[in-house]
Formats: sequence, C-alpha cells, structure tokens
Amino acid sequence: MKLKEYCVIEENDKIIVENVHDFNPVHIFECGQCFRWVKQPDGSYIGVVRDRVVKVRYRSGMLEIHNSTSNDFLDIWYDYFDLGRDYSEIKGLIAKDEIMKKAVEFGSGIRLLRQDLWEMIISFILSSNNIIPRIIKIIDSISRTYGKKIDFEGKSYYTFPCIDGFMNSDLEKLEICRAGYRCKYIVKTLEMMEKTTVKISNFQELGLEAARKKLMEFPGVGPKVADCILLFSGIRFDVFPTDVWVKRVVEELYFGREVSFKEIQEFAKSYFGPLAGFAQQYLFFYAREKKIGVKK
DNA sequence: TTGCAGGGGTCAA
DNA sequence: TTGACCCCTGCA
Repeated sequence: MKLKEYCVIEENDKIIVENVHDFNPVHIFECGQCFRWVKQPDGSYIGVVRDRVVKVRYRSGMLEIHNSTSNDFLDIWYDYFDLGRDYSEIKGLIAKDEIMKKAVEFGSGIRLLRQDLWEMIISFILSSNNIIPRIIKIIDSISRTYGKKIDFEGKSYYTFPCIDGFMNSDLEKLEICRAGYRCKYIVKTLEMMEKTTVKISNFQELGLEAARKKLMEFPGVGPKVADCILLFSGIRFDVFPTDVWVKRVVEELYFGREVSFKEIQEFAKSYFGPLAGFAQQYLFFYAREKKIGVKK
C-alpha cells in the first residue's frame, strides 16, 4: 500500500513505514507536547493513543508501529504523526538566524502531533503551574481511575477517559490524582463540555482570537494553555505558547533583556508568522534541554 | 529526620 | 499588578 511517498508493509502484529524522515522519537515524545509516551529500555516508546496501545521504534527512515495495521496507518497514524507535512521545508524556512539554526539542528526530529482535543484541554489545564514529570503522573492516575484498561505485552495500560468516562464515574475520585486546586477546574470544565458540542471543526472555522477566547471560557485555561491546546491538537500552527522556558530563551537570545508576554507574542508573529508554532517547539526543546536562561 | 525554598500559569482581589 | 493556589523535588 502506498500513501503519498510512504510505503507501508504489514508484518505480523506491526507495520513498517518506509521513507519517513525528520522523525526522532526522543525529540517528538520529549519536547513537551505529549504526556502519554514512555521510553522503554530498548529505546522504543510505548504510548496510549485513543483506544489503543502501540510501540514505536524508528531507525534510518523506517518507522515501526507495533500492535497496528495498515488500516490504522490511514485512519490514525498518518495524521497523528503529521506525516503529510514536509518538516525539512519548515526547518529551512524558520532556521533564518544562528539561534534558530542551532535550535532546529538540536531538535531536528521534532514533529507536531495532532492529538485529541478533549485530551489536550484536560492535559494542559493540568499543566499550568506544574512540571512535566508531575503532569505525566497526574494524567496516568486519571487514566487509571476513569479510563479503560488495555493489556499489551504483559502490562496494563489505560486509555485517556472520554467525557462519558468521567461523567459516569465519581468525580470526587479526582482528588486521588493529586492535581490539587486544578481538580475543581477539571470538574467545572467537564460540566461545561457536557453541555456544548465543541469540535475541532468548530475551532478551524473560527479566527485565532475567537478560538482562543472560546477556550479561555474553560476555567484554568489562560493564554498559554489555550495556545498549547490549539497547537497540539493540530488546530492552529500560528500560535506561540509562551511559558517560562520560551520567555527565557527569547529574552536571552533575541532581546538580551526582560520583555513582556505581549512583546514576545508580537515578535513571534512578525518573525515567524504562520510557522510560529513550529518555531516555538524547536525553541522550547532547545531551551529546556540546554537549560537556557536558568539562574545558577 | 525535618523543614524550607523553588518551580510553574491562572484567577481574583 | 500581585499574591494565593498545590504538590513534588532537592538540598541544607
């Protein structure tokens, strides 16, 4: 089977996708955009996406997805891994100064995942005023409490719960997930979600400001969280989520002084334009791994 | 062993 | 604009 430039071979329980470039699992799964992929001792990653568990391995142009079929490739993985996009071209366009050249080279295998909108709303509400290892723990705990169990390679995994999964269960149990004051944001958000029909298509029809405004109606969603939701569910790529790491790296490498959130947003818009979201990911990964701007 | 500082966006005063 | 919110980690 062929889809665009890819050749997909089905073999036992796995598929092998040939001719995949600009793909590095470490960069993709550890650049802060997702919380449900776990590195295995052999270097592969196991992740829960929608209602399935898969294992992903990549070497020299070959992407292996275990526990999957070629139909899944068409239905899920092609979009999820954003395989229709030429990241070499994007990298060429945004690596227009020495800083971006370094950041792009450092995270050369980053791809933006197109993740589930509901999952992103809840996940990024949990991300505010929080650190990545803890966010991962909380989401894992929520999935164990409210999701469905799936066994894979002798271990149990849990899907991220759908709205019904939450609402049909006891929301008081959220407290055991150690999310602190964010629990009440989640409960309120779920109640609001139940009453509305918010879909990705709704957001794609809206302009950027209207989409942001709509997301910020949910409690716990401010400007940064709203931009993360839009970017990581593949709705908008012209946003520049500005957290402490991005602020630090832009201040240190571009301005050489302290700047406001608004100044950074204006800079990103004029400098990176429609590719701001990609630039943000390379910069974030670079800043965090290299600890740029951290006071010693 | 204990206790305190630090990290991290949003909300409400 | 500023302090409070919550939990975990690291380090005296």
